[in-house]
Amino acid sequence: MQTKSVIALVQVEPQRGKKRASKRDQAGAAPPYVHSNRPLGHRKQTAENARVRPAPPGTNAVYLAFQLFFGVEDSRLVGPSFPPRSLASWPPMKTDELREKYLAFFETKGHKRCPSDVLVPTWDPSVLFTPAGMNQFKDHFLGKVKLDFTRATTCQKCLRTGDIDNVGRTAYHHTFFEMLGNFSFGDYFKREAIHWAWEFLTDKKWLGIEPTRLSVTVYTDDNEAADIWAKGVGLPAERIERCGEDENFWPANAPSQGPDGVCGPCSEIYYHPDSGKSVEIWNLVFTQFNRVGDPPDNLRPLPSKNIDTGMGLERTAATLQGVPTNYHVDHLLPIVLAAAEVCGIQYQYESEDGRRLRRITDHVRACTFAVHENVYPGANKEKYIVKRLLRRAVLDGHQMGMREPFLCKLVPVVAEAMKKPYPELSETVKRVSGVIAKEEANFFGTIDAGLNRIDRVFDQMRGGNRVTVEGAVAAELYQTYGVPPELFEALAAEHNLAFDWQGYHRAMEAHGQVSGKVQHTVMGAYGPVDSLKRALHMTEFLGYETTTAEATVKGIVAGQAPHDHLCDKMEEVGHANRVRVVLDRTPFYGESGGQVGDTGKLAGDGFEFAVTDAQKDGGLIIHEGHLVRGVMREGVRVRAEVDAQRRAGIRRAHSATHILHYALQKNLGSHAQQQGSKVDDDWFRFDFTNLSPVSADRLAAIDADVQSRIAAPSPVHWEVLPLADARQRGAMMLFGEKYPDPVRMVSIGTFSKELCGGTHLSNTSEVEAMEILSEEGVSAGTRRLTVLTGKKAAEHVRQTTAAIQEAAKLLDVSPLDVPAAAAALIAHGRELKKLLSSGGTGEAAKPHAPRGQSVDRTKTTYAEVKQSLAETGRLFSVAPLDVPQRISALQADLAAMEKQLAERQVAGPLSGERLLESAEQIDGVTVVVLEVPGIEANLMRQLIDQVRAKAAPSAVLLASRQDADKVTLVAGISKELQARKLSAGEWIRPVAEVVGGGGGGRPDMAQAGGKVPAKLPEALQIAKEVIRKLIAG
RNA sequence: GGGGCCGUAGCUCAGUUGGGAGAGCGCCAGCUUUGCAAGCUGGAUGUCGAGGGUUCGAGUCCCUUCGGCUCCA
Repeated sequence: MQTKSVIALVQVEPQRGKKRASKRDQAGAAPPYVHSNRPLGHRKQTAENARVRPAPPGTNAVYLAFQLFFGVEDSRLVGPSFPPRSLASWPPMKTDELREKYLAFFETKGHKRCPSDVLVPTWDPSVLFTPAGMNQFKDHFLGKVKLDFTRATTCQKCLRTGDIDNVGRTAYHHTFFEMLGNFSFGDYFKREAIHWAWEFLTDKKWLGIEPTRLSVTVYTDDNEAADIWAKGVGLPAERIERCGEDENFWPANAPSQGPDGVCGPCSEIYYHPDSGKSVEIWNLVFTQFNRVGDPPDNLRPLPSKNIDTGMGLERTAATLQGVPTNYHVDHLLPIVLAAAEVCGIQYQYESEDGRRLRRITDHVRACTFAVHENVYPGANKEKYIVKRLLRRAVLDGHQMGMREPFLCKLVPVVAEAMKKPYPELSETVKRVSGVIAKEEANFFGTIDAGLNRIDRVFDQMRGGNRVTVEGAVAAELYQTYGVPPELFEALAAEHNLAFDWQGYHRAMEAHGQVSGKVQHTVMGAYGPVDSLKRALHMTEFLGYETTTAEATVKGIVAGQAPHDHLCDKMEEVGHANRVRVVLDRTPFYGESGGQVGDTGKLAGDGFEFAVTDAQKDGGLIIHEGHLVRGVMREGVRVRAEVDAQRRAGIRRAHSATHILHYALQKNLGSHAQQQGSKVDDDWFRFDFTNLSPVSADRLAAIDADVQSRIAAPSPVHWEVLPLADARQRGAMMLFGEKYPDPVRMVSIGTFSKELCGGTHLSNTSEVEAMEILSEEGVSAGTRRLTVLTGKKAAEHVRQTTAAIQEAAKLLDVSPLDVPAAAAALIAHGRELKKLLSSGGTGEAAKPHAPRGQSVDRTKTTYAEVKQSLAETGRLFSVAPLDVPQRISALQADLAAMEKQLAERQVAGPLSGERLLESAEQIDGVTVVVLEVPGIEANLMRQLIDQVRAKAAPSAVLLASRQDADKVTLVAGISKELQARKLSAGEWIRPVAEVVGGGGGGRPDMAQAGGKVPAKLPEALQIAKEVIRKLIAG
């Protein structure tokens, strides 16, 4: 990376950054952004143990790093302590080298080097992002899966947002970071873990750190670990500290406060630099207990003990490289500097902008990885986290003067910095930066709109003479319009106004409570299904070959979650809760990969169990349902029968998704990747990546492609093969998806190869029919198609055809001319309406509709008919199938309006002069009381205005029968009469009562209505009497 | 998954307890000006997102629905 940025030389002042952070903490600034309710993995990247460490005197660490990695030479800046004395070797180790050494070291100790799990583990519903290195081994630790290896080592990409407010402010906080780790699944324990950690850190062959720079902590009563450190390693007693459960237990405080489940003491290793505070670089967790309930005696030994260690890659690299913050290590500093360049400012370590640039660095790195894995900024869950990270970074940029997208320009820099361990990032730079650019542009829009709203608040405050922006107001603006409070605060400061952060946080907290709270779950919960898992490991799945099979009942689980239990006998027919049954082998497909679970029945000797759903839990397939008759016992033989008809529908739908996926990529481009799907009985929905709506033309082309693939039979077949082979043969791989190895590859003809565990047809022609019902957006950048197959599709075709034929009949045109005719009808309606309200009596033009000349009727295809109906539906804004109904309703309206116009024509043209002809003089006041046929309220008002303009003191009351059961009355009086305290409202009210209604309005003009047109003549008589009295006073 | 907000003229929006659809900008024409910018005068434009309900009467109240924004989990 080339950069011309200049680094300012600023000494580190640890207190400033810290003070600020703690001040915010006191204000309750750290909202519960925890994205998981399970505190997995290594705890504590907290403000407490992550302070800014001052650089050694005379050393400018920023410069050193800069010089080191960018080859800049400037002897003036080489201080007396260069190279740092604290390191045994120089030059310091690069981050890529550290990562590699760690993994290689543990390989020499018999560990399997596993790749980093994906950042967004869709397989694990308990977390949104991978929070720690051990996450991918959760089931290994619990013995729920068959173990192919018992030792593993990884460098895991992780994302946590719990401490998001500290990012940029402290030396060591990240949202995205990498965690090195070594794991033992019931294999080695404390002795090896400790010795190997020590060897890796101190041996010259590996890191070669001076042993005197290291110290450790152990859990208060963990004598075993303390002994190993003291006697085995030979560490002096003063460098072994004992700490309580808040520090050296995982999860923190587990013994006294929970949660229940697996836990254990840990031992931390600290590094002591020349000056400044020591740094925790490695945490060794010894999981050896299962917590059951509250103390005392609540820690039961686990049958197999595990090791789970975590070394923060960035933090350790920073230590080894002697830089004061993780953000100055060799692979992060280039991003920081590129951010500075993009923002057109100088990077200074100790400045607000410096903090902003580091925050941008962190967030853009996190988002690059997340978007790479197809997690786009959106409204919920992990998508929302990405959006929030992006917006925080953009806001930082905004406050440094940026007004248009800039983060997107950093994506290639991130890809470059991370290319050694994650070369795949480079493949998606264009897509990722595009997505980020779009979200940035959106947010700048939000900010602009926010500025207006903020100004309005300031105006109000000026009016009320207030000097503090109320926190509740700011929170309200943030919650409804996304106006960032930081922006609000900054502008308030410019106006010399204070900002109430406390009130803001209070209001946000209240909002959080209204929006719903987190429910806590048990850590590593151990239920009856888990013990089945341990015993069986997996259910043999036979469903690819058959829908019926003989099997043995291996477990029956009854009851609701916390109180569920295994039972050996089930005899209660009509059980309130669903019962779960596990078999040794089954043809039932457990819900996974978007395909719903099978239904059917388990029949045995004298009993029958109805299966209403099948779920997958680890390797097990769980049959959910209820006993219909008889007694079911554990161990008995059953005949498992899947509802074959439903399964056939699911197979049609599933194969159709693959064909559709192919067609989408062909017509929209390779970015149109599957985001998720739900495959049900002859019905499926398919979400995919596409930034804008799919046009009707494109959709038609996609539809045509799928139809032709169904019409021309292609064989569907599947095979199980090594992941690498599947990749080599061009199977579609989704970014960020984690695949087992070997994988199951489903091929259709020669055009589609997908990795998929679902059940499929044997030939595309068996799909029978396919109908796309709708295309819609689910979140920014994601579109959803809802589709029918088989009989359901055929039925929908029939309905669509019937609807367009009916519409065509109503309009008396050919099906393809329906949209044009409908548009003409709507236009005609608008014309009539205008005519009615304008007072015109001219002949309204008849709707002019084409009569079949425009399109050849003999050759209309279904696709054209469907589009015609859809188009008409859009014109009316109704669902396509409701079009005929809407047309007849509109036709009825038009008929009514035409009738009204006809009445008016009979009565002749109306004007103020005409009305005056039938005026009556009462005490010098011109009074007009008249029925005017075919005239609506609006027009009556206009006529009244005309009379008032011509005849000075005047009072006018007009009436019209609207429908068979409706009367409209309007009354108006001129200014002079108003001055005499006469009121149009008072006049019209008693009149309206006569025709069974009421009314009111302003003094000069009032409107009323009634429901008894027959009494109108009588009402008008009353009207004359009332006005006479009113004038008389 | 839950909460909040918004759909009114080409654009940005106002519309007070339900009672004649508005402003600013833009647009068109005329005037002024050598021309432009600007100024003056006049003007056009709205299924008030859609459907239903309450009401004599709904942009306004209620329900449903579509589209957009936003926060929390």
